[in-house]
Amino acid sequence: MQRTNFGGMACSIARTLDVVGEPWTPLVLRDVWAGFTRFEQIQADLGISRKVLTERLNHLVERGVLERRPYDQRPRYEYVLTDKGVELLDVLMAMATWGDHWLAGEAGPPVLYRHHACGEISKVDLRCTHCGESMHACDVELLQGPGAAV
Amino acid sequence: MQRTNFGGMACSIARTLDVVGEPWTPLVLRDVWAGFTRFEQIQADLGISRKVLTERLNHLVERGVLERRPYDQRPRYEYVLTDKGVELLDVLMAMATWGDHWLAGEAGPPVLYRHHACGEISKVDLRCTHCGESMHACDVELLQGPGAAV
DNA sequence: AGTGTGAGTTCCTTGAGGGAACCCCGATTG
DNA sequence: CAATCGGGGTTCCCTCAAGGAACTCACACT
Repeated sequence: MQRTNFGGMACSIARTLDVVGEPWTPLVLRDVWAGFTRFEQIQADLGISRKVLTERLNHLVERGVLERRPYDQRPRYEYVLTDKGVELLDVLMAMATWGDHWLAGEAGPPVLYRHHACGEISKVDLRCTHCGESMHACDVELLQGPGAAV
Repeated sequence: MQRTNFGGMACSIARTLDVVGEPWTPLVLRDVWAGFTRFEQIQADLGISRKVLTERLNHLVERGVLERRPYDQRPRYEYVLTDKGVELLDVLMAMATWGDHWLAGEAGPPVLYRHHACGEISKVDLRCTHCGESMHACDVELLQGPGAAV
């Protein structure tokens, strides 16, 4: 086995990596999010090898993150996010937030996010679904869950 | 060039991938978070090749995500998260949340998170730092930022 | 018939990941 | 003092995935 398969680990992070952990995959999702939904658009935008792009798109469709949908009489397709895929964008937003904070440098962030609800240019923060307070890695204790390996 | 370098793209997601996008890297961070801070511990826990683990740890130290710190008179070291590294865990928490939701199956999530502030087993949600309302990918509009490429 | 375009396939080369063996250094043991 | 041990890596070889360019196919338009 060349690349280790993470899907079998009893760890939701490893399993998520099994779906979106390969090189390029998060950027493909970003492109779909940003409106580049067709093969040629994504390939041109990213400069990714066509072979690899084919593999990544197929993998994401198989895993239910994207849906391949015809948009013409001719054999033309576009890729759209499923509900599962839309939720994955939370991960991308967290990545973008971290990159904006630590890697943007002098120039500032390349992309801004306007929140529809309040209309402001804003950022995301992680909060507890229970009490609504800030909830980051230092604010939690890790416990064995029901799906833990013995 | 074998693996395309994402660091030069005007995209915070791509830049973040340049730091933690290589295979195994998120799992290494997860291990450090979970208390596996030494080379042998991480290697045994993940089953990662020693060569690759060396490369990943060095890369994370170079990028300021981890700090290599001696813990003995003998040449023994442990890896600890910097502030920059701790903030990266937000991304892992988002990944874990998604994996718990979509990939855990019958068995349920392998790990539970107890929030110190409220004491409850909980999950994270993304919220707007401005107005505090829910803020996911569908709730935002993407705009060019100051660091956007022309 | 000839051209164009989107969406892939095919083929070759290179280099990264896997795996196992090996090495170095300081501490402990006989 | 020599031998052993254990943490923390290096070195080496092999395989397979990423890069890149060329090629294919199906349909529409001229």
